[in-house]
Amino acid sequence: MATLSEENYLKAIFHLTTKDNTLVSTNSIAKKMKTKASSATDMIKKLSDKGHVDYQKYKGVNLTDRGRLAAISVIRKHRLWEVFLVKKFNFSWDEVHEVAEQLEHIKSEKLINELDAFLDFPTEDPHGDPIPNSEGEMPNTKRVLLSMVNPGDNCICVGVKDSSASFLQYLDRYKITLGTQISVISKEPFDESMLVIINTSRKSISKEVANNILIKIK
Amino acid sequence: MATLSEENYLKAIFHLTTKDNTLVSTNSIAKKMKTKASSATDMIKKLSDKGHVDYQKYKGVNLTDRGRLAAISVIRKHRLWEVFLVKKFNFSWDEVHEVAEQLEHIKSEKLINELDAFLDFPTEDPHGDPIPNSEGEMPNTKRVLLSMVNPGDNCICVGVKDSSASFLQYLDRYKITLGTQISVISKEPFDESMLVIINTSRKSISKEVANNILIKIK
DNA sequence: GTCTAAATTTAGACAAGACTAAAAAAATAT
DNA sequence: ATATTTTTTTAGTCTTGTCTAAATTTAGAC
Repeated sequence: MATLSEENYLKAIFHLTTKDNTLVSTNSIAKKMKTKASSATDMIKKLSDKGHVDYQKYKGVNLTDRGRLAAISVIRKHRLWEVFLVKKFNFSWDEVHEVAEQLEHIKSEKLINELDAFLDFPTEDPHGDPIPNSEGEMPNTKRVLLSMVNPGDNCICVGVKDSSASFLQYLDRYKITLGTQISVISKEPFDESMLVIINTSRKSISKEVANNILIKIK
Repeated sequence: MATLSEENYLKAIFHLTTKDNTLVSTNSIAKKMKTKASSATDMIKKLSDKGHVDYQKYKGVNLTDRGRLAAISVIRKHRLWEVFLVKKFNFSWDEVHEVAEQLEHIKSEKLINELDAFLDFPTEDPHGDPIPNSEGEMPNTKRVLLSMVNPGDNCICVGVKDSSASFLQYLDRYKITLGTQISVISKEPFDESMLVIINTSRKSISKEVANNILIKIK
């Protein structure tokens, strides 16, 4: 059984793992965990001893199957709790993260299965990120950035790339939330800003914003 | 802000405090926390430094107002989560405790207030223990042991004294739960067992059992 | 009242997880 | 190919919470 700290490291390593499976560096782990490289090395050794990562000195780490499973289990719990907080307890997008960081470490098979059922087996969290099922499999969703969309297309917001408080608050002010319809009218060639319709009102959206909103095209 | 371990000690001290406010001994704390007396002494010093307890060497401790507030806050969270698990997630009496022990340490004002509202501001947990309100005040309930009741009285089960798994499972088999009506027909002078009516069926209950069921007299 | 037993505290050690400073390896530049 | 910089690891220290063993205080027995 992994300690709280080990779980957080596993989660960090999972998030730092790219599709091409290159080794994750000690420094990148330290940065993500907001600790020093020496602390990361210490923990990497511990995780390696427990069979959660494959470790090559001076090269970096990769999750083992065991480690990946453990990481995904924590991520599943985190995202289910986020759905719960937003849907049942009226938490806003930018309030959920801190509490979910705590709840993700609660250990109870039954609790997480009941939670999953209580929420009708959601496949995405409030930020649009996929929720792994109880086998550890990610649902495949084909999401696209709003900035990729052509004028005339009709989209639904399904998530964000940047989930900083300032961005989420911006979205609140613009009344953009999960499920919001966004129709793209035109794209300005000069600055790549977009003219869109949100809830019947016409608005302009900068390239930076369009680059951080995930949508599905209808 | 108290650490997880400090919160558990504060809770233990609270439960060991009697109405007459005699000092709580180091040994009793160690026993409740399942640690050694020396460990308890260490923690008592820490709690004393932080102003959570008044400590007299070799005599024992008492919670300060600050410490009592902190303990009650943890107990409130524990009991609200227990109600949640039983009412919403189909946990049985004997399954809730372990999970609630973890959930009680989650830190979020908003979470606990939303939870309270979600459950319609309950005043008792599934074991019949009172739930302090957000000001830290216990609702006053005048509960009595079933063994104290006179033949002819009509009672409602409102809790248990012993909340071991084996006792709770016994109650499940006897179909005694929160709110169950129990009418006392007679009391056997020899072994203090009781003849009672539960759900229209006549049953005999031993002294030991009657000594662990909390009731209100109608 | 003194002597023994029980309870409590102190001293010193350990594991987990973090840190700083220094050493070693790898990557980069010339 | 060597010198410099960056990354990573090691060594040693710190804090939290625990432990054992020894010392001290309190309580009980006579």
